[in-house]
Amino acid sequence: MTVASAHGNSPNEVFAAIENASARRLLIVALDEFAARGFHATTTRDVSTKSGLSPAAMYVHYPSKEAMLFQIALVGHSTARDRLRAALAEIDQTAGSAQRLEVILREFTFWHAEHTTVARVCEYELQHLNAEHRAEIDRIRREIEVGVRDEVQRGVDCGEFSVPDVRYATMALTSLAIDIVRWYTPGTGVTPAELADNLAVLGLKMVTA
Amino acid sequence: MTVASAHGNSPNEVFAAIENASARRLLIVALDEFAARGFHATTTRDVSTKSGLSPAAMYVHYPSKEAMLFQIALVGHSTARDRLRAALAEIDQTAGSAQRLEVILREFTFWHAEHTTVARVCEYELQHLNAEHRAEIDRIRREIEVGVRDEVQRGVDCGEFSVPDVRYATMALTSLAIDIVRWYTPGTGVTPAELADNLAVLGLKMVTA
DNA sequence: GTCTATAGATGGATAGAC
DNA sequence: GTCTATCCATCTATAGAC
Repeated sequence: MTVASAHGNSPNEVFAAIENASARRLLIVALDEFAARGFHATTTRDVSTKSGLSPAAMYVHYPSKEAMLFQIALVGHSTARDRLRAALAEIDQTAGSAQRLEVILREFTFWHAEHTTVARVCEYELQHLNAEHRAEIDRIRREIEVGVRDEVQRGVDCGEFSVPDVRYATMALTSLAIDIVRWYTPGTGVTPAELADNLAVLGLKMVTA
Repeated sequence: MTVASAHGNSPNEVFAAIENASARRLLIVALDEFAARGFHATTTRDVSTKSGLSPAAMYVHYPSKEAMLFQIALVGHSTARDRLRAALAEIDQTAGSAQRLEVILREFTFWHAEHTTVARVCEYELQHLNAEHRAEIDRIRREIEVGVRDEVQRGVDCGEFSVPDVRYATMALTSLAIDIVRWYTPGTGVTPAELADNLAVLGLKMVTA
């Protein structure tokens, strides 16, 4: 199963678990606005009216604007983490470090391109969460980061990889995927699969002994 | 001359050309707030009072909040571009592609770490500029990107480098430096020089044949 | 060039009817 | 669960004195 065929099409898929139609529509509109304009520049009025509802309707489904951001961040991060885990679980257990890291890089890059708006909010808008919500998201982020770092370390230990410093190398590898959300616009020629192919090759070469 | 010794210390140095003390102080406070909270979450009242002035005083020096952002972005981008050019001009003209690209990577990475707040605003807050200002900044950004891409292309042409695609490789190289501003906090152990060393090595390895 | 005072607009959130 | 109406805080920017 290739990465490209494993996933459906963006936010509707990511937020499919939200059963109430209005709640889901509100969240998807909020997501688009947060990604395009930023959390603070987005008004609750805008989110509500673009969802076909009155300004007050939002508060039936979410207690505040920040709560919507948290919901987006929580689903986004959880989904990304789960997919990384699933991808690793699917590989032949005798696979070498290079093969395992390539799967991680490909999956992580593809996610950031395919789900650009979710990923953009997850990478850039976390500062607007309150302290508790921020801490909860940070826990998931650490899980992801540790997962990547462990693979790099394993590769270094067995001699497949060679880097000046495992921590900086891990940072560099994740940067390749994360920075996509700063410039990438879907539907303008570049496909997520193309990006994943290119960046996985480059990232792997960066750490290979 | 090493990169580290070539530069003084952050925003005061970058905005040294602004002679009026209040105007300079306002801009530096605005920079810190924009970098920490984002453009929209920053209030003009906050910028003024943290500069030791009344809310109205700002408008004597800048016509609007957006004008401050533009000033920061213009000085930031111009300075970064000029330093890249100066660094390249300083190298031995017989230097190979690897050596030239290493200087670019080192300089670009060091800039993003040493001047994190300026760089963060330059990378993340441009969406809040008006159309004309945005276009002016984008022109400078293209100059920088083309400069990096040309070096990668030259290295590929002469056989020193080998990449699946020059455009994606250029993106990846710049991402290494740019993504620093998302997580880097000065004074917490990691030095800009250390970062520049590590990322220049990793970036070079990524494209070397 | 700096101040106090305030205009004028907007936005997050709530009240209460249906 | 959705609406209309509105409160109240906040924010950008301006007016006018010193």
